Amino acid sequence: MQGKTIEILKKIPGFQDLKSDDLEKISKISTYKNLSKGTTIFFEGDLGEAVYFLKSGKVKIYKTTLDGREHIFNIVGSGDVFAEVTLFNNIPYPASTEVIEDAEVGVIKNRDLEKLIKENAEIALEIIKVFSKKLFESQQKVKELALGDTYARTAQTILKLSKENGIKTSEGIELKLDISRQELANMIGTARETVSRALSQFKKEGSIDLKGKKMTIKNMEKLRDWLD
Amino acid sequence: MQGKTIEILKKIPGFQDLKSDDLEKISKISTYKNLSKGTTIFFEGDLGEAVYFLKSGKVKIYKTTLDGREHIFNIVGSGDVFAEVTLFNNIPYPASTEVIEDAEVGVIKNRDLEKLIKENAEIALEIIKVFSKKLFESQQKVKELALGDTYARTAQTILKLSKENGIKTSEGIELKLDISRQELANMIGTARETVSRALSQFKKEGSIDLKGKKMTIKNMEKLRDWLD
DNA sequence: AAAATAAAATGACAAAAATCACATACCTTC
DNA sequence: GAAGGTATGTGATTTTTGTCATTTTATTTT
Repeated sequence: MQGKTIEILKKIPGFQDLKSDDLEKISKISTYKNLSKGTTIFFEGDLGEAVYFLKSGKVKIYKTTLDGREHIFNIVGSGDVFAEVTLFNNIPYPASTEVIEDAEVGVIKNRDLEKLIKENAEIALEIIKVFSKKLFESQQKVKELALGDTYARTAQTILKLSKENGIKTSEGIELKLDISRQELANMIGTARETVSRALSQFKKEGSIDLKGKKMTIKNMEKLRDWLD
Repeated sequence: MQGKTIEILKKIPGFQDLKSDDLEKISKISTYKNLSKGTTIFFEGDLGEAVYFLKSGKVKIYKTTLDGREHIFNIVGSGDVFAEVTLFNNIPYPASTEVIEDAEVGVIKNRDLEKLIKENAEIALEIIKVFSKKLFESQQKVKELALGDTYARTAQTILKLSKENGIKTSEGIELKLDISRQELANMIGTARETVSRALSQFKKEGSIDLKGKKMTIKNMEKLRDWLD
């Protein structure tokens, strides 16, 4: 198991640069869980006790309002780290997480990782990189939400998803949307109907092809024209 | 100068916990600049070479679109760190910065700080805390933008500003807005007129008092009712 | 302090997006 | 593969927000 763990850790952007013995140290404090679709890993408000990383599968990170509306921050996939904001903070998880595709997750108790970081500047440095990347992405999203209209944000979101999960084919970039239109809308911060209309438009103009949950980006340039 | 520097560093949330000799190390690689209102410290796209912290004054962090619209991420004040995303990243600054109130800024070259972090897990840890806080705040903002309407976001923003800069008086919390309505709108992600209308509404209902740039929050609870 | 200038508030209207209503497509599961 | 249920697409309508025009209020200059 240990050796395998290291292989997983190596796939995590930001951990790639660590030396083998550092990876070894991390793997020693990690435990693993196989979680099936529909499982909630933690709810917003639960006390934040661990940091997670995904070996396989997909997990949605979201927040809900009192009146039941949902915002999906991100759909994380293989190699991604999440719940990192609770490190050194002793705060409740600021968002909830649900497995949307059977997943193997690594779990590291905050206490253990904090101890490791305190003793090991190399590891601390890689954690900083993880944070830095996340912060950059989050600020990017703030800007998009503040300045872009719904079509721009829809285009932006499917471009992002295609970058993360898309497969290059002769037709273009093929993307299996493993979320509903409603959930896609909840990622974009708009209404389900608005996403439908945007996607119809993109299809009509030939930017994408769409068959249920299978999307193909046929003309990326045309899609990019929608961005601000 | 050195002793004084340490006093400044101690005011930075996240650096407070550092030992004196760690602060000493940071102060040794810091330089200082007095910048007057209107000065641009760096533009979005410039190569990111340094991290900054504010001893005094105010700096606005913003992005602009090709068609000239602006989004203000934050107005940072005394004790705040900014441009931290460029650490270990060798990326251009993702936003521009302009001094909006005469400021004394500390500058640490990325190379120097990176070296220090690599050798010193304690300092790395404090940097992680800075990132963690920023990430949390950024994600909070994403949620507000995605789920809140313009009035909710306006209330949220003035509550945030009052928390950072407000002074408690017998009348309520007094806040000197050192930005224009347009800039306030650019922070909220809406139009200048919409902010005017929201503030008028808040005034009419007795939540706030407003005389030019001087605002007093008279009824915080009532204002909070606008949040989601 | 008055005049000139700039910023902000307000009303009227236009545009964008949300909501509602319903038709259509698509999964299940029997 | 038919029946039922759920998800999606689309038109009509309402609501929200943005834009433009104008008045009012601040701020600066003289």
